Amino acid sequence: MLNLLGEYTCKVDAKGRLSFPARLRKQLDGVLHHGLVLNRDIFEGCLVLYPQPEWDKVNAEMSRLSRYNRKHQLFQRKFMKGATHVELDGAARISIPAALLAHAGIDLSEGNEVVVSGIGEKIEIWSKARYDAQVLSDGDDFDFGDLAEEVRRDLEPGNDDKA
Amino acid sequence: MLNLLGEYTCKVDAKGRLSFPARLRKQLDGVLHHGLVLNRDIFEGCLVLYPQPEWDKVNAEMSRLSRYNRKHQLFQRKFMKGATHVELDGAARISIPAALLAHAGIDLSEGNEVVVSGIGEKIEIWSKARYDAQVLSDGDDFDFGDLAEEVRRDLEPGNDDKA
DNA sequence: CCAAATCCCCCCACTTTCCCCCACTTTTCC
DNA sequence: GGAAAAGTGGGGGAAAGTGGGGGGATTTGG
Repeated sequence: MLNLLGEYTCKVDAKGRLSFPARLRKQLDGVLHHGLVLNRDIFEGCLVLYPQPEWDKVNAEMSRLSRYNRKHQLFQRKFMKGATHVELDGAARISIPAALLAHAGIDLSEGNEVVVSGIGEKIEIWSKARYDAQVLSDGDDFDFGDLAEEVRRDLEPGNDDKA
Repeated sequence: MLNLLGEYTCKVDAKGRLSFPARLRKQLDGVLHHGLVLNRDIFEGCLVLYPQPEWDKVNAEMSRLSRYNRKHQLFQRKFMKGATHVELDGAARISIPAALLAHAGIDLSEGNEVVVSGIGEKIEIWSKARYDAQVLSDGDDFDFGDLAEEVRRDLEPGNDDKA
């Protein structure tokens, strides 16, 4: 079971290349040669990086959608849009397509600081500004206890449908 | 079952390294070689250190969360943010990433006194200033008796949800 | 169809950070 | 009181991060 950990700040250079933190690379030792898949996050303005085997699972779930259900097709189209296979170059960097950079609010003309964060079986990529604002600082109306309580209810025995 | 005990004050050196109290190390004898996981505390401005096996349990629960549920993703992100695998160096120290030091209010330029406290199956790390202010001294409106009473109700038989 | 320009990828070199090792001080236990 | 272990601090070297340049392939326009 993949258990990616760690929060790293790095820079995206003027060509849209992101050097992949060495610690994360080591955690991906066995699967990295299969490459990675970079995609937009569904809910937030950040990017998600799946090891290829993990993406295969996502893909398998997608294939359960109905070809004849409009909403299913719409969802699939929205979800897959922009998903890109990426690999590390000789200096252990991935290059991020301009459209995905835009989605994450990463502007190449500026400081371009980026947070790369291992979350279990995937990796999230945030612009530093957004990460600080949305992830690190809890908004006034945010209560982790409440959130935990809601999630716990979903996970109660007999309620373990993963969708 | 792990049952860590003890409160120790130590220093963080100028490089962000915390030497791990020998007493605690002995209590972790069997599991230490698996490493540790260091994370921000959810509720307080301190850090939490889990033995790797303990973290694995947390991770197993996380893997039951749904990729397509916004609250699940939010919960996972808020909880995992900054979690990092750490190991002891040759001198039995862990090095704490700068971002986590900041969260705990530990400033490397000063005295850097830190409280390391074993709490059952995890270890908390506080800056000494905060520990004195928040843990040792009960605020004016704080009544430990009331708190105990509330917690007791949660622990009553048939009420054994851990969240 | 050929030529020219642009984009992309790969390689190279420099800078910086981090990790490991070593040496010294302090404390604890015998 | 002495020895051994724990705690503290610093320095050097290897590896990771960063940035720029060149060459090949593809595409576009003449």
